[in-house]
Amino acid sequence: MAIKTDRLEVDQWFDLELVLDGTQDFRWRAWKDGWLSGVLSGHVVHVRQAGVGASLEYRANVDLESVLRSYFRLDDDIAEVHDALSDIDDTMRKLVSRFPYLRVLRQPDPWQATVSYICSATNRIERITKSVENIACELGERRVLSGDVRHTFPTREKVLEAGEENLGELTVGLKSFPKRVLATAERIRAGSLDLEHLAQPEVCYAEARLQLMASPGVAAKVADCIALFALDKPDAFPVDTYVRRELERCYPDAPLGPTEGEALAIWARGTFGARAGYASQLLFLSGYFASKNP
DNA sequence: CGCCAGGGTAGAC
DNA sequence: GTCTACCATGGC
Repeated sequence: MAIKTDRLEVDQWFDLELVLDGTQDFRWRAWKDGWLSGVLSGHVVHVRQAGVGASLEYRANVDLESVLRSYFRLDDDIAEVHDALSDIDDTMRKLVSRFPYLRVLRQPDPWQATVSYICSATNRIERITKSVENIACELGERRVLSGDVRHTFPTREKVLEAGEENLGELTVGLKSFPKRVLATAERIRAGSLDLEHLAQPEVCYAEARLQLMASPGVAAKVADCIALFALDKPDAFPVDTYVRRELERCYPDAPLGPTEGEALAIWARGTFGARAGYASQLLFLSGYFASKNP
């Protein structure tokens, strides 16, 4: 099969390493010769970048240019995002100048994102990655690119067929993950949850969040991650342990309770507005790197 | 041994 | 609505 290789022009504020180190999508890993391997829209894709601001090289068995442009939001006016964030307050201004290369991914498969984030509860990134990859290897379809064997993420029908016991062998962490994933898959099958509909631009963040949170295993944090990274709701504001720590440090006014109430979501929207998702990612990176290199 | 990991749920007030 | 105990498990 012919391999399509191409180069995408990016703006000066694009850093592939940083974007994928933020690990919003758990399916990327290192390949050879500086290539990173991922699975996108049912295809294996290899990407690499010579340096910050350099064009993005990719190869795949099909043309993935439009998929990649959307995924990395290459067509966004990132300078405008930087300006808007910097205008919010001093904390945001500093974070933008520290992490100007950050992007919030636009993942094409909300179902994969939903399963991934359900399995993220009280778990480490390596284990979440392991769970997602196990599910793909066992239940997805095999795909090969240049000797790199990967698997697509399985449809919800495949996951439902697998059943609780099989899923229990594939996931790492809480024993309730399989139950939660299956219950959510069943809600989608029954039509109570329609991820494709929630991804439409006319569905607002608040509505998407409400619908998502009706699923077991999907509370505020998971719902916000799905909404932000896979349903194109840029005003979602995920609060994980790192973001919480940074909020306590930089925003004493933030209403942080033992559990994230509605008050926090309202506060975030008021403070960060349409850029809340970007703000959350900046705070996450700050806290995440602080814990990695103390 | 205690603490922590990109939280969520059930049950109590 | 808000707070608590509990859930699994390996690494430090």
